[in-house]
Amino acid sequence: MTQRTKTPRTRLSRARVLQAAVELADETGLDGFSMRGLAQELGVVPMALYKHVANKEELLDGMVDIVFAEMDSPSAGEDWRSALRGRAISAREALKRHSWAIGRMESRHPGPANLRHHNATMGCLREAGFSFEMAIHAYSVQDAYIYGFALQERDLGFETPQSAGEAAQRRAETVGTPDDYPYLVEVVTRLPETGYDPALEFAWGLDLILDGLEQLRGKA
Amino acid sequence: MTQRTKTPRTRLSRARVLQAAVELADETGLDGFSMRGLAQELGVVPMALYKHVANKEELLDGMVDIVFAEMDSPSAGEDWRSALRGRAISAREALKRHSWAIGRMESRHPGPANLRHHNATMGCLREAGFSFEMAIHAYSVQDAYIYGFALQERDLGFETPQSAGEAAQRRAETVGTPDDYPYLVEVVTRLPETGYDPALEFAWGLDLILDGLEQLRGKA
DNA sequence: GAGCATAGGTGTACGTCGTACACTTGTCAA
DNA sequence: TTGACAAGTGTACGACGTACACCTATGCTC
Repeated sequence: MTQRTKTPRTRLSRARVLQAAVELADETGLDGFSMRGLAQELGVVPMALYKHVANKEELLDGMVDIVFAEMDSPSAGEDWRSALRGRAISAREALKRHSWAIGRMESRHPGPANLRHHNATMGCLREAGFSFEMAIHAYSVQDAYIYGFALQERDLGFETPQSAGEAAQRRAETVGTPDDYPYLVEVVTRLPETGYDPALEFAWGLDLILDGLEQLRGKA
Repeated sequence: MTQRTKTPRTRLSRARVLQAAVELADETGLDGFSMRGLAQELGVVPMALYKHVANKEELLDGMVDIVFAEMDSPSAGEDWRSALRGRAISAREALKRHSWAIGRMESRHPGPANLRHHNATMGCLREAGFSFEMAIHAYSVQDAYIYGFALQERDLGFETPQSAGEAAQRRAETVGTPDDYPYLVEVVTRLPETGYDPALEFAWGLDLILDGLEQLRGKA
């Protein structure tokens, strides 16, 4: 009788903890995300989590690897340019879904999905004929661009074409004396009417970079 | 007699608080940076700070504007390419000095130095003959690259050529089964011998982007 | 089935954080 | 000299991460 009415309550596991953590962080953002909140979400006392993760830092590392797992990796035999283009676009999308991950993707403790992803991407470059040095350069620009774009998108608050205008407008109000910042005023007034789309903006810069890389393929 | 021996103790001011905050954050990193620690550094009780800043968030906004003030802005009349190149390089250096600022540069409450910097940079592009749409694109790629590079540099722990090798080595140990990640193994083994220099790496990608932009200047 | 080791979950407690609120003290204008 | 306002203080609260000792359910061995 002591346990008849008890809900069976599926047991915790590292995977369940990580999954719930990602969902919770998606909803609350990194600031609102706490061990205590996660425990509550799982119907468990906070300390129960520590049977499955070492501490919050390690939990975040595990969550980040889930984000890596959601990104497409280049697969062997694919055309290098479209492979890299696809992985960059899916990386941005994953970072948009999980914006709490943005400053934490390259921690000191990479998980298996991270390693697989980087290995596949590096492999794509090498197989495409980039020299080792060139492949390092190419990787560096691309990842910097991807992470940086995601960061800007999050911080500037671009979501839809309209909200891009709103974000610009919000900044405008801070400006105070418009005469001091004529070029910003232009941005604020003209951006809304151009129908700014972050996905297109991302692709534009990405193609610029890929064009540049194409010309260097096979060189020293 | 009550105050004879008392050290005069220069009074607090918003500027002094911000300055000390930047220095402390440089030393301790963002995690170790607390209102209480800052108060102690200034020889004052924690709540005294709140007479000069609204709260921690607003304090950080003010600190970020100091970082913006340390970046070179393009000045009128300068050749657009070298102006942009210079500001990008000085931006990276500032972010390297103040790596706690990296995820926080574009907050919802830009300060005056931020506005000046963005206005000057946008102005440089427009005066150079980039169309409005093109200038937006150009700005977006560049800033994404700058912020993203700074982020990678911080998280991957590249400091000197040697430590780049060490960072790679550290990752190598996590790999476990090297056969699964042949291309990462190549990175880990060959990177140390190539004498990786982050400043050069940054410039390489920057020039790739600027080359791309040059070809689009004056177009639609 | 009985007994028991071990993994999973609990409860309490500590130190740290940001900051609200009520107060004392210092400074300067009149 | 005074008295108002700005600057600095002290105490306190609720949230956080997590150490540690404790219970309890699970599943293996006989």
